[in-house]
Amino acid sequence: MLKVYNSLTRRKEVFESLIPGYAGMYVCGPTVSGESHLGHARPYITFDVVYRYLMHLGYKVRYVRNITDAGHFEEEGREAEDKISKKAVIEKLEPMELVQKYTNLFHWAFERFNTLRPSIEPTATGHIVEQIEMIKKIIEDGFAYVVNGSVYFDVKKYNEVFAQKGLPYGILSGRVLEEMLETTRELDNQEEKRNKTDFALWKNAPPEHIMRWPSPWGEGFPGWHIECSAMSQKYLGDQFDIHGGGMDLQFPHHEAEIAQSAVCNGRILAKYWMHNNMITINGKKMGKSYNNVIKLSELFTGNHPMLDQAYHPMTIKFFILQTHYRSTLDFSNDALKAADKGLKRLWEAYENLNKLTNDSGQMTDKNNEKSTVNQQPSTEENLDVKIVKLVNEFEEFINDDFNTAKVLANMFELVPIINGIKDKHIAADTISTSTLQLLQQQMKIYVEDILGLQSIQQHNNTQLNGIIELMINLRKEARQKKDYTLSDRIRNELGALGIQLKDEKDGNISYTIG
RNA sequence: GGUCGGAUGGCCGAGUGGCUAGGCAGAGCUCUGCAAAAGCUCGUACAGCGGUUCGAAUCCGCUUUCGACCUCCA
Repeated sequence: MLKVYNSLTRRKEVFESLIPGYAGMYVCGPTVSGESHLGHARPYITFDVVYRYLMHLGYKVRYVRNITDAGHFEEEGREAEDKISKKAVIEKLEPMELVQKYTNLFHWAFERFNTLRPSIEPTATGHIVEQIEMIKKIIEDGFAYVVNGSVYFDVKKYNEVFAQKGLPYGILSGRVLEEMLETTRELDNQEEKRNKTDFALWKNAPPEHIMRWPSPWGEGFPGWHIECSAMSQKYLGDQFDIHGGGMDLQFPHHEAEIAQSAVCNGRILAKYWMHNNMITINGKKMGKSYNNVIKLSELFTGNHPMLDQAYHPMTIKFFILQTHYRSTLDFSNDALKAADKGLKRLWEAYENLNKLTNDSGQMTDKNNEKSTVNQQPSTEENLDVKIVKLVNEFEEFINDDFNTAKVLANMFELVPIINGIKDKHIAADTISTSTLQLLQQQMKIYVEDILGLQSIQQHNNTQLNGIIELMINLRKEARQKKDYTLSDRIRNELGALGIQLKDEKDGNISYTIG
């Protein structure tokens, strides 16, 4: 039974989809006015696991994640310019050219993370009509007003009406409107608003704005929150199951979405609200405003002053999955290096486990092997029971609000067992065939299908692999002749190239690249 | 200032009223021609001060401290 922490109720709740068998999920996607950084990796990896797990549970899932390609106006106005058009001028690019570039980079990065593409990836600019229609409806119902070609949402009026319907403004973030109205903080460019809590649905475009669309209120562009209301409504309906995004979006973005959609649909747009926590760096949130971001491409190449080395996308993904999504996660080189080593060890054990499948004769053939030789005295009477317990807990843990950290911890507890069987520290007949099958089957499901992990190595170069095999054979021959000078030279020089040879117990030699 | 959330061993991080989280690093050992890898063993941590309790890192209060949101932000 899947339980998710619902930000709306601040409790873990049993997940029950609105329509049995189907699940709708909307996740706030990237603003493609710049390159994605490490902080962005968190929500898309987190919700990728949610998506994968819902599918694993048999739901037919529609996963919608928008691309924000229209510049969101800085409502409070100090830098009152459309972000995207501003950057385009600097870089002398067409706005849509810029948008395309960063969209491509986004897709490139998240393919390397092995995240699945959403079912629909709608763009804000592709849904101007829907947004205008929604704004019209909100005006008609009396919850928005027009000033100088701009449209503002009347938060105070909304709250008066909808608080009685159980949807007060602040329902998600726990804010009390009266308190917010009392705040004496003064900001510029607010004179058009009736109250400082009001937010823009549509902004009149000054002449220098490149991105602009005609509307009933003049030429302009949509406000920051309306696209998500419009697009989620279009593709997921008046109400859907999960709305996800970073914690920093809870207020005001999600709060505004709720209000807009409530006016149009009469109810809260999503049943479960899931928010991932932030990635921090030196204890501070990684974010644009702090000027402390590390871009994903910089992480992949190691090309950043704060990085000791390059980190593989899978390492970063593993790093993220080792922490519960609602906890902050602090970036450091040491932490990423630890993740890198841990992942490699886990993956090697996983491959060892899969090999146990291939020559399963070894496992079933209990009688002809003297399994007493090398083994440790088995303090673990029922290794079988232990394995079954660890494996069965995968489901228990992922069901507990997607606790990938605990799933991985259990996998690490299985690693010594798997390696022990492979190296024959543990007799093969200590565990039953059915347990081995369960282990193999569930590991595959969780490692690959649900967590979406992949090998960190590229095995695709057959020429290189052929050459290495050749060197391995030469080394084997040298060792047989006890020509250790030559055998060590082969191993050392390959090692210097990043190809590590390991002499296995059975006389074979395995290797890892990188 | 308001609202909310943290403070866990050298580092990263789970977590629960009593039972070893896990990873990385470190120490010792086994295996090995030597390495590496692997396996075994080990560090007994929960910010501080009170309180509740037979028992609290886990519940309550206070203190210290860090952070998030209130402005674009994943």
